[in-house]
Amino acid sequence: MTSSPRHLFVTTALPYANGPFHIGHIMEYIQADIWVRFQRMVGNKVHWMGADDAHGAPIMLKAEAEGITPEQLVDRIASDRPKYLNGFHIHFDNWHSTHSPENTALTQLIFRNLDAAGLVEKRPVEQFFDPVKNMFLADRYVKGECPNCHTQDQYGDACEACGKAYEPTDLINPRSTLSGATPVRRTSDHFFVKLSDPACKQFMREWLNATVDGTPRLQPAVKNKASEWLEGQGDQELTDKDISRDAPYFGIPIPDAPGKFFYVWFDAPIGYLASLKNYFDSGKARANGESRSYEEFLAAPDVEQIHFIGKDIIYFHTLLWPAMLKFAKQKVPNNVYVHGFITVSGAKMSKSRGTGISPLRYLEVGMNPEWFRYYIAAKLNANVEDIDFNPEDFVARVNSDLVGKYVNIASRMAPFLAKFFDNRMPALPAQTAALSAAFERANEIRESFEEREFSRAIRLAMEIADKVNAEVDQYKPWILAKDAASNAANLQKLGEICASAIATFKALTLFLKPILPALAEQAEEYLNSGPLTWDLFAQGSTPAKFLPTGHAFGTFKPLITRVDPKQLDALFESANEAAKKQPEAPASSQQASSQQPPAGEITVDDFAKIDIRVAKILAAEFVEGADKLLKLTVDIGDAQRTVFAGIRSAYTPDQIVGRLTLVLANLKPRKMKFGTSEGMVLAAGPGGKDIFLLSPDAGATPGMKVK
RNA sequence: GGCUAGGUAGCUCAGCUGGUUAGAGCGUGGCACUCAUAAUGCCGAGGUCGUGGGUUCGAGUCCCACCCUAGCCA
Repeated sequence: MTSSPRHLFVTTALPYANGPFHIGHIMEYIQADIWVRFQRMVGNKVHWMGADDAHGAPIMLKAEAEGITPEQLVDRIASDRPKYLNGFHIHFDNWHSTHSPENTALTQLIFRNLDAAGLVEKRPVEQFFDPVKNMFLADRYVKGECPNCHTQDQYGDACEACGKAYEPTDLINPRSTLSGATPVRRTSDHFFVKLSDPACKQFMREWLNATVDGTPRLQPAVKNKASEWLEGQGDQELTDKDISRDAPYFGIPIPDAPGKFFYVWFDAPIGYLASLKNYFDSGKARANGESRSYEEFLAAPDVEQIHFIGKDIIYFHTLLWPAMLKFAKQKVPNNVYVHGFITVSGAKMSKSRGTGISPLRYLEVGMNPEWFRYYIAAKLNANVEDIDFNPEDFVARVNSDLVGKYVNIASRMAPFLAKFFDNRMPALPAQTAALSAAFERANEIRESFEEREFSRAIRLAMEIADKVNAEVDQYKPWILAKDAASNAANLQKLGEICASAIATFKALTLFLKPILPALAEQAEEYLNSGPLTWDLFAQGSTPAKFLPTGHAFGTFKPLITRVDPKQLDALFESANEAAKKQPEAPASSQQASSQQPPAGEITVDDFAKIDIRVAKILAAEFVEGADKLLKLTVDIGDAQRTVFAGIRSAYTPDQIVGRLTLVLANLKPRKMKFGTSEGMVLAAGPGGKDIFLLSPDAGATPGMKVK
């Protein structure tokens, strides 16, 4: 079972440093963290690297808007990271930044090597240029009329109305969203990586289809998708990748090309290596038991490079990135493991709309991070599938599995052990269904973790937990205990069930440890076992060796509490409230007050997108389980809508039924715990009792548009 | 429009290369129990496996078409 340890260089996608972590980041980290912890438990050496993705136009522009430098913005975001990571027990071995000397050196090196390999080409590109801001405009910063269906206000890459894709230069009446100016066409030289080069394509083909130790390098769905891009014909053909941007740009300068910078997507993945380099150069690698140098480590054939990513960045990690590395004479990734997105109650998460779960709020309302880790793990497998966070399911799953089944085992046995056996391990019976099951299933569970089939690992573990609880019921220890002090036979039977159950609890603790590190640590303390590892199931291990008779236990303390549904209410309400009050505000200025400075300027066209109408409130009712919401039925002229409004603290249903107010009618419907809200009632005020519904003057009728 | 993945009990999901009456957990109905953080055990109800064809002695499991969902591409 234990051969020479594997050496794993693991990464997770670098978060863009223009905002705090969202729940999707946390999910990816939890997936990787579980896998990494598991690998360590089986004796492998892991070096898990993270970093902030710091470059690019969005960060440059956001910093400018806030009146700070990009470095200051990135530093501020970075300083916020640890409380999320620590909060969810996510333990990176190093965290660095793409805006670093290491990344600059590595990026320039890789570029030079690619150039020497003949994979770089310089070509003129004509693009829109903003004459006021004095910069070239990416597609997203140009808006105008769709040349196909003539819808106004469409972005430079594709029309949201008709779906037609085009070049920004095709737009009618284009304008810069940065300055409002009419952009002009201007030509500039760009650098391209020649992905279409036959040698490059041949390499990518081989890389995609390769196996690592007999198993495919990539998940089938990922390989298919990447192959589709690679083998595309005609206008689907794989194109060379533009990797340069003109000044002003917050990025890494291209050597010998004044005014040219690397496009953020070129230097971002190199950040994995930069973080690794920093980890080695700072001595952390050595402290972690790796005595080789950075160069030696990456050159060693036994080192495996593994990237965890989301499905949105498959292209970069399965085509561009391996090709870049290969032709720049660097180590090529062994595996790229792709996961899907997380949805909340079936709705896609969206930061700007306030759906989703704020990881920070989750921690702030006092919810246990291990509940979330467990729930995520219970849903994760090796497929590229989205997983859904469903509040009711979450409560049921955590309370039933963790408290009712797993922890309950120790909780039932601890009093007997203390009272009748001097808190020591009694002798095991000749046969124990539960402990045997743990031994039989250990290997399958181990493989499930290895394959990232966490949901299967949990299913198997819970099957065993069910067996323990059933076995306890068969023995009826509470009856044996009545005369165990005087009846030697009953005392022995009582000892048998205690021994079997507590040994199986130990096995379950080991199985669940990668998912629940803190809980496992407490359980280890009770079991007085020291850190549990998979050596316990190594060849030759037997139930008797697993937990020897006579072993002394510690003091049992409750290990985990149940989820209180009220905490979930708090989680969702605070998220919604925050979003409603200040959609894009940084966490540091969350103080809601009536004296906020006006938000950023918008144009008349922007305002035209907002469909506010006079509405009549036809019905209003309290929402059970939500102490801030009222459920309203409103007439907006041509239709009736259901709207959830956070105004319960200021209004009762009978105060507002029948009155007119204003409703944002084209707000994207949002699924909430209690139903779908199809709009937003407009109100002002700081909150609490001080919420004031807006009303039109007399004469207005439902359906009238505000303009 | 092309492509990819998926549509199995109220909910969340298992069902390997086609093979006896389609499984689990949660929830639900009944019963039992009281050691345990009102935890646990037993019994039951509940599915024409997205729809319609086809291949086969036999199909959630293979083939075709269609519908729906999510996503990728242009």
